[in-house]
Amino acid sequence: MNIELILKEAVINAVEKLYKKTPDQKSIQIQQTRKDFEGDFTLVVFPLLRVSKKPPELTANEIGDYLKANIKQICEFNVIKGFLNLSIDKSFWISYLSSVAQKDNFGFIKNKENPKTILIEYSSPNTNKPLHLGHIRNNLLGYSVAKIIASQGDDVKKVNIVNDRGIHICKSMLAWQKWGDSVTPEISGKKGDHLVGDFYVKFDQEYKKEISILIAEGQTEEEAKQKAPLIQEAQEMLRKWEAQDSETISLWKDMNKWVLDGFDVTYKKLGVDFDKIYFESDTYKLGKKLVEEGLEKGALIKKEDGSVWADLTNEGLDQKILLRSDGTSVYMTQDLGTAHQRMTDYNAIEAIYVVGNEQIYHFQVLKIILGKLGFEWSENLHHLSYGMVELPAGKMKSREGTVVDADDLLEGMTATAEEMSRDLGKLDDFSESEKNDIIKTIGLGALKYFILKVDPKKTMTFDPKESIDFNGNTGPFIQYTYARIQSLIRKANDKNVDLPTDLNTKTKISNKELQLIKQIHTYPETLKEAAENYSPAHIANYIYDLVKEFNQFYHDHPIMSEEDKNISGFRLFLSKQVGEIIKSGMGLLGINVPDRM
RNA sequence: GGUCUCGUAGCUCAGUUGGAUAGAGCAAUAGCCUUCUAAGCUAUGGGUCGAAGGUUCGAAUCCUUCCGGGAUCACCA
Repeated sequence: MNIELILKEAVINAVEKLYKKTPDQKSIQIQQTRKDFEGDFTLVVFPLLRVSKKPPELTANEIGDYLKANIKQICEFNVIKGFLNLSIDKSFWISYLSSVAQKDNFGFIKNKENPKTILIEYSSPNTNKPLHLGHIRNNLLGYSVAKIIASQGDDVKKVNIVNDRGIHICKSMLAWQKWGDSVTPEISGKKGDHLVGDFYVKFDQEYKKEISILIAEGQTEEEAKQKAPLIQEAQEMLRKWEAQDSETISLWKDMNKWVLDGFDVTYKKLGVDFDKIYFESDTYKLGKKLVEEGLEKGALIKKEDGSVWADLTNEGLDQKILLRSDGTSVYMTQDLGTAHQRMTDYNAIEAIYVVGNEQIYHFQVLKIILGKLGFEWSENLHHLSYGMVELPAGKMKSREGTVVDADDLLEGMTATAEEMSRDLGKLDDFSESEKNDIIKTIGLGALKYFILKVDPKKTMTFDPKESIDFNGNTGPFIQYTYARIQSLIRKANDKNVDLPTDLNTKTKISNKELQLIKQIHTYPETLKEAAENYSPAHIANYIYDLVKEFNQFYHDHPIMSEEDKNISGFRLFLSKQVGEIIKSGMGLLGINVPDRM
C-alpha cells in the first residue's frame, strides 16, 4: 500500500470524472512537497491543463476538492500556482511507521519472482604490485553494488579475474632474479605484494637508465625502448613462461603466491570478498575458438595476411583485430573468451564489469562483438566505469612510486581514528580490544564513505596530506549518530521508558518527526534507484540526509524526560527505526556501525 | 582530428524521469554542554549552475555551438 500509487490512481479518477478524459501516465506527476510549503505530496498540474482546458489554479482546486472528498488519507490541500499540495493525515504516517518496524529487512526485496543471476566482476588486480587507492575505489564500488543489487532480490555472484601473466609480471620476476638476492617475504619481513612491487619499480628504474644510455649513443627513443637489454630479457622470459619452462614457471608460482597472499590480507582489511577468482593464466587462451566459430558463421573477417578482424564500421567504430597474423590472440580475444566462460559457469544472463573509465571503448567493442557472435546476453553486459583517483599533483603512477598505497592508507585511517578518539576522550573507559575494533570501524568507515559518496563516474582527487574528515558529511558522523541512538535505547531500557510494540496513531507529532517518517518512507525507492543505477552514492547521500534530519530532531526532542508516555514511546520508536535504516544502508555500502563510540 | 565524459559557493560534493526561491559539508565568524554521547546543534556570509543560443507554461537538468579539464581511438594488457 504505497501512498504515492494510491494518489496517482486517485488523480486519474479525478481527471476522468472532472474532464471526461483519461490522462496518460506521464502527465501524472506526484512528488514530495518541498519543505518551504505546506503539504506532503505535490501534484504538478501543468501537464493536465491540456485535458482540463482551464487555468492552472482552477484545475488544481477542482482536483484538490475531488481528492479530499474521495481519499480518506488526504486531510487538506492548498494550491500555489500550478502546484497542488496535498496533506496526508498524520495518523497515516504513524501507522506507516509501525508497519515499517514489522518488516525484517525494510526496503529489501525477498523471494523475487524471477530472480536473475547477475555476475559482477571487480578488483581484477595485476600480480606485479600492491593495491593502491584506485583499486580501493574499484573494490568498494564492486562490493557495494553487489550488495545493493542483491538487496533487490537478484542473485549476485562476485568474481575477480586476476591478471597474473604477461610482460609486466616478468618485469618483476626478472628484477628479483637480478637484484633480489633470493629475498622472500619471510626473510625481509615485508608483505609479499609490496616486495614484488618494489622489484617492479626497480625494473623500471634500471630500464630507464638503459634507455637513456642508448639514446645518448644516438638511438631514437623508440628504438632504445625496444632494444634495451632488460626489456629483451623480460620478453625472453615471457617466451619461456609460455613454453612452460620449469624454472620460470616455478619462480612465477612463488612470486605470484607472495602477491596473492598479500592481496588476501588487504581484501580482508577492506572487508571485500568474492564468490570466485579466475586467473588469467588459466583463461588467456580462451576466445580463440569463439573467434574461429565467428569466422565460420561469417560474423568476422579474415585478411590476406591471415589476421582476423571484427568490422565495426556499421556501428560507427573501427575494425578491431582479434587474431594476429601469426594466429595469437589479443586482450580482446581473451575477454570474449572469459566473458563466455563465466556466463556459462553461472548460467547468468547479465553481467557488470567494474572497470575504470579508460576502458570504455574496450567494453563498447566487447559488447558489440559478442552480439555479432550471437550471444543474446551481450545486451545485458554493463560497464560500471568509474573515474580515476588523482593526487593533487596529477595521476598516480605505480612505476614511478607516486601512488597512495592501499595498506598504508588503511593503517593511516585507523591511526587518525585513534588520535581523534583520544583527543575527544571518547574511548577512555574501553578495553584495549574494544577500542581497537572501534577505531578500525571508524577509520574504515571514514575512508569507505569518503569514496562511495561520490558519483562513480567523476574523477576524484585525494590529497594524502589532508586527512579524510571525521566531521560533517562523513562516515564517522553517521556512525556517531547510530551510536547515539543505541545509547538512547540502552538508557531507555535502564530507565524503564518503554519501547511500544504498536504506536498510538493519535499521538501528537511535530513537523520534524513527520519529516523523519516521510524520509523513512523513501528508503525503499532509494534502494531501488541505487540498484538500477549501480550507485552507492545514492544511498550514501540518502543516509546523510536522514541522519542530518535525525540530529536536529534529537537536539530538541527530549525522550527520557518527556512525561507523556505516548510521546516518549513514539520518539524512542522513531529513533530505533532511524537506527535500523542507518545500519541497513551503511551495510549496503559495506560500512559497519558501532554500538558505542 | 573523431568518439565519450566531466564543468554547480574559496575547497569537496548533493541536486531523482525537466518543476516552485539551486542545497550540504569543509574552511571563516558568532552562539549552545550541572539535563538522552558537542564526532552534535543553531546563526551569518559566500552562486551570472563554464559561455551563448534554442525547445518549454517552466531548464543546473533536454538540444545545438563554443570554451576548459580528463579518457580513448595498438597486431599492449
